[in-house]
Amino acid sequence: MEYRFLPDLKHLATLRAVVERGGVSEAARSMHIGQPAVTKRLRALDACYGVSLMQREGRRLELTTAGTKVYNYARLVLDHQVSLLDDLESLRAGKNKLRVEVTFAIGEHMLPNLLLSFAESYPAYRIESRMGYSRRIQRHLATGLADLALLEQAPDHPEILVQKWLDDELVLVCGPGHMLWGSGMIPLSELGNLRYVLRESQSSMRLTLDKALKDIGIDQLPITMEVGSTDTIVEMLQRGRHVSFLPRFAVDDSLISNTLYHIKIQGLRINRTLWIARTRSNLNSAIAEAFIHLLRENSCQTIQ
Amino acid sequence: MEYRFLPDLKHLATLRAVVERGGVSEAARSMHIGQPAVTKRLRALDACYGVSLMQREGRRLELTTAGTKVYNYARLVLDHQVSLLDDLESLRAGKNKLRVEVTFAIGEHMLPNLLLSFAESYPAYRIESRMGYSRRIQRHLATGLADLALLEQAPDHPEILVQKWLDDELVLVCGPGHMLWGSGMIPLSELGNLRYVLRESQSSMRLTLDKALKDIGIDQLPITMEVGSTDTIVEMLQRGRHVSFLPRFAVDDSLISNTLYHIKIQGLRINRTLWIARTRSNLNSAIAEAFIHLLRENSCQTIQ
DNA sequence: AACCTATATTCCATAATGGAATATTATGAC
DNA sequence: GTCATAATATTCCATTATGGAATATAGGTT
Repeated sequence: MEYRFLPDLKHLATLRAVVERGGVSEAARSMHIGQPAVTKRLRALDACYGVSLMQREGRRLELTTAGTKVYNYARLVLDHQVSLLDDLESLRAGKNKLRVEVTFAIGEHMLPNLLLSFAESYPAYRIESRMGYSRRIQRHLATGLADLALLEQAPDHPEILVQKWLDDELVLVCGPGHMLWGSGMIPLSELGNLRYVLRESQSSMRLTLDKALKDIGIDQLPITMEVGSTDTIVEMLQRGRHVSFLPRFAVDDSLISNTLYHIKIQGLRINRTLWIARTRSNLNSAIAEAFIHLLRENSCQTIQ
Repeated sequence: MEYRFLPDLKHLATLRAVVERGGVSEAARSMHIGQPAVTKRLRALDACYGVSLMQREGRRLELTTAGTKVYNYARLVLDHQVSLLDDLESLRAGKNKLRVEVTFAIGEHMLPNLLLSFAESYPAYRIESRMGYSRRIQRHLATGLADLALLEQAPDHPEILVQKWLDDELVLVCGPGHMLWGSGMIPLSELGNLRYVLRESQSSMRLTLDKALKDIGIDQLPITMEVGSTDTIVEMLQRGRHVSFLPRFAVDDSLISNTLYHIKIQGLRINRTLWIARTRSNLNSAIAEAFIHLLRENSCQTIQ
């Protein structure tokens, strides 16, 4: 438990101010201290780390390579201090919240149970949830408007980090009134002869489906309707004569209760993964960790 | 640029010591200061954050909820301080290294070019690379024996964070002496009639292949040989009469130079994603960020 | 060279810190 | 309940650290 020469946070804050304000005098002014104090703090940091952190370039000071590393550390420490104060304030005010964004299908079928479980286990925390299309959710994550997301596709954005949550599958289903109810495995060639109700083309589900179909040479299914809710599609199937590809998690209840039938296709199986996504700023959030813990614990119950 | 009441790092270190040593007197002893100084530092932290961080439970002190948050912050700050000192020491000693572990196929076909590019762009940095099976690599990441990994499957480990790197595909290929050289699309039923040389069953590639085949009802291909190197398999195909499933990135050169032929299969296309993986401790590593930046920049050149 | 801008250093008053000594609180044994 | 022990809290004072007015040094422009 020995830390050699711990820096003073005021000194790190001063380094940051000099860098970001552009000079010693400007930093002094903005921090309401004198210029000599600024210089001394910088020199004290140099001594603390045993290396020069800034060097004179003309009249101005510029970061050395070592100085850049210490500056990055300073930012980390000071930004987290601000976050910590926010956290403590939320705790004091009795609110500790997490802004969660999920795709529509996840929002309809899985989020309610998750939120109920979470509220039971962590009554002090609060979740603000929202549904949206994947691309928009990614943007919100990257711009700090959301803290954590549940996605049906792995985001490809340098600022978003993901963990695998669940395996899932897109399955072809129909209702009791359809001629394929109770049928055996159908050939791929039969796919073009069915009437489809599908989610909108910009939904994650459709993106995955369209790609899987294209991979096996099918460019376009005969789509009767595009509907924005998997629940609505399920009801339409149960009453009509259409088929649809839907996420397994969205139809499991109906399959179990025999209100929908899973039509198996020879030569086609569309698997995918569901993801937990967030940005670096939420890696130290206790409430995010608690929610993720619950997500992982509830994996079996949610999909059985 | 206002930070209200910045804590003293010595005070945070003291809080950590009290928590981890189990008491005020033990912390004092391990830090080589007196007990009153420990108490005072804790009281100073309380004042700094305006909330009680520890409370007396019997003879002992225990963290409050607010105290837990500050303790987590203390760990973050102090651990990063230690990392920073290591970083600065490496910089001083002229070494700044990154331990990278990759799967065998990636190691054979992509790593050399990546390492060369990296060495050119960042001569001050050094990469220590190693090849292994996915599971072992994950273990090394999680235990701190590796800093960053390139994987053919998304790891499912709570401590490992991933970013998507590249899309890839497993393709069926043969050499000039095979009867299927130059053929059109073959049906799935033909797959059982070929003689295969494949990677070992524990390789990521095989795991992906075996799963994809199982999904379409094929439990077992007639495998003549299992070989531990994709380069070796490529050479055997070019001289013999076997076929193999191989990653696209491993056979692209041979396809372009017409020394291998891509046999297309009706109803089967095996896509997958390649991943960059690391743990939290490497999220602030400049060299890791530099390497990832290069990985992302080299995406097109590597797979064309 | 003269002048202006920007950082560095010196000297001194003030503020902050650590510890010896003492006080307070909590627990366990009898 | 009493007493002894363990653990933390507080007081007083000597020592150390910090900030700023004043001054010195360095760099750039005219």
